Amino acid sequence: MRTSEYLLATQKETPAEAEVISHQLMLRAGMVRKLASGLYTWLPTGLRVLNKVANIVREEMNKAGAIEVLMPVVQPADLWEESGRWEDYGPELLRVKDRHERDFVLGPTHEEVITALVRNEVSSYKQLPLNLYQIQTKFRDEVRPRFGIMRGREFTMKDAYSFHLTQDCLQNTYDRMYQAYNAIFKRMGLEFRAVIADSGSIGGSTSHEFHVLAESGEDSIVFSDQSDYAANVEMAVTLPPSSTNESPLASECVENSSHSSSHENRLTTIMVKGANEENEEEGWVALVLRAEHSLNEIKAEKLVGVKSPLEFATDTQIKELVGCTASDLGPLGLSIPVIVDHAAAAVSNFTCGANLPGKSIINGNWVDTPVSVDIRNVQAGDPSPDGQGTLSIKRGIEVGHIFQLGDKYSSAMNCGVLSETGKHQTLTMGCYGIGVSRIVAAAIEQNHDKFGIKWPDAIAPFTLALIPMNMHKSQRIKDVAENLYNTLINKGIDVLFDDRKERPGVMFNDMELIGVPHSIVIGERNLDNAQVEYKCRRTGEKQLLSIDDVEDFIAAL
RNA sequence: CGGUGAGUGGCGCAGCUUGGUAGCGCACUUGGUUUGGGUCCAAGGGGUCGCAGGUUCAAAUCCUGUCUCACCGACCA
Repeated sequence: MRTSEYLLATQKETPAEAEVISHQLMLRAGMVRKLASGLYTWLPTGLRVLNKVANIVREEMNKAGAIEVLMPVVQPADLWEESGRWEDYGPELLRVKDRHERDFVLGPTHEEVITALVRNEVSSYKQLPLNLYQIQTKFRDEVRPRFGIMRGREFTMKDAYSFHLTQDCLQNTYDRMYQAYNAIFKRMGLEFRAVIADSGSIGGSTSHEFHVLAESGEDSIVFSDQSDYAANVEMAVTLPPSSTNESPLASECVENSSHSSSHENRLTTIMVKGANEENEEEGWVALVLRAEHSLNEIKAEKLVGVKSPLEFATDTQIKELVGCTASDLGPLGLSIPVIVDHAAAAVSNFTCGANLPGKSIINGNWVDTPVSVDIRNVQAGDPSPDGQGTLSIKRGIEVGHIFQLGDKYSSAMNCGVLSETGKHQTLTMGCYGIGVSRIVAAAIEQNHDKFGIKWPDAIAPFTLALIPMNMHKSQRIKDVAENLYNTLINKGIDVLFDDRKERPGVMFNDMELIGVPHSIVIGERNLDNAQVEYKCRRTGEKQLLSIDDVEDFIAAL
């Protein structure tokens, strides 16, 4: 590609709206332009990266036995009514009507469509297992789109769905996808981690997320320093203390009018809505943690007796029920059910609120050793749940997620086959997503410097920049540049030939901004020795090459 | 949806308090100059100031309404 025939679209200044570095650089490097909130046009440079990412995903999925299909973005509402998600999905599902007033949705995901397809096309166990995928545009009407392409409303996703007769078979495909995902992110040259994850609203049991590690990541992931254990903070379990606390039988409740909030054995009590076994609202529940720990809301709302989603009591409600403020709440003598975190149950001689205005209890102790549960977030330094090593915490950007769905959709939509014994059997499913467009942004978050993007070779928009110095003044430079360009293009290398009549500095800056990993600079200075200069974007390393060696040198990169 | 802030040429901003009919830098066009790290000079083109209404002789500026966008909180690839 010649810059003179290309839409480079680089900018010196960063648009004010861009907060995170990947968004800023994608705008400045001329990769994307915003059309409306969460909606972006991909310019040529951005699209090149997006396509490279998509192709790696496609190749590895094919290798792993998945088969590509393409489903519509617009889907009939009946399918969503059948699965129950027309009601459940909420306002993120963009609903539209056609000219006949029939309801449709813009697909945020494709479980319904694929399940409807498979129940019609597959009728025998002999056709299983089956793993179908597509790389396609999704639409989710996000409450707050942000970070540019990272959380857009319209985005490109690879979604795969597998169908099986047995759990063993599902596990087998799941493992294969897990391996494929590792291969995909490795090929892209990204630093990533697979972690145990919450399966969220999509449903199902076993689930792993794949995170690109970056300081700016929205998720916290934890992992052991001595084993393979890695999990999203949402899911990382804390262990009950090994030595159960032999607490004194009687509680020595000493009331104290002054809040001694800095006490190291202080307990925090949080009041939330209670629920019966059907998750119908019922009364209140107190959650008790050590003050230095934070509540894990996902763990808490999974508890029987706690309303899901979590609903915190307001100051007024606490006042009405207990007669004090939130900070005066304590576990001792409360008339509502009390749920105690492992760590909180293990302390003795603790300080806590006395459920009286302005009063604290010091040297409090549990009357009966309470049954404790895991409701806090793990902290760096906690022991790893697998018993090996301690945990550390890093930030990650979620770029992939694999689930074992079970029969949630197949039974709701009656998707089954005849088994070997001639009986109808409902299928069990897996689903596997990759945020293709998000990977582009995540890769930048992980690979940039003050000059711009530093693409890993595998997903760079161009592999090589050809930068002639003042070509318009030197026929000799022009000849060498044109020759090299033709040679390298014929070799199948993605070359960006900067044939603009620009000053060297402009060219250097643009090529570094858009992050071309390798460049060749052609100047009079080195041409006298039949040499050109090679520069590596990632390492900054420079070296002189004889013109005749360029072809081989680049091919060997 | 709640909280905060912003809408002025393609981008970054000033002007608004103290109404008088729009300005700067970048980018763009032309000519010259310069040439291994965003040269310099000159001459140009482009905006009725988000939208609607109001006050006024006069509104980017004051008032009302409305739309849009960004940032901070609960969801997700």
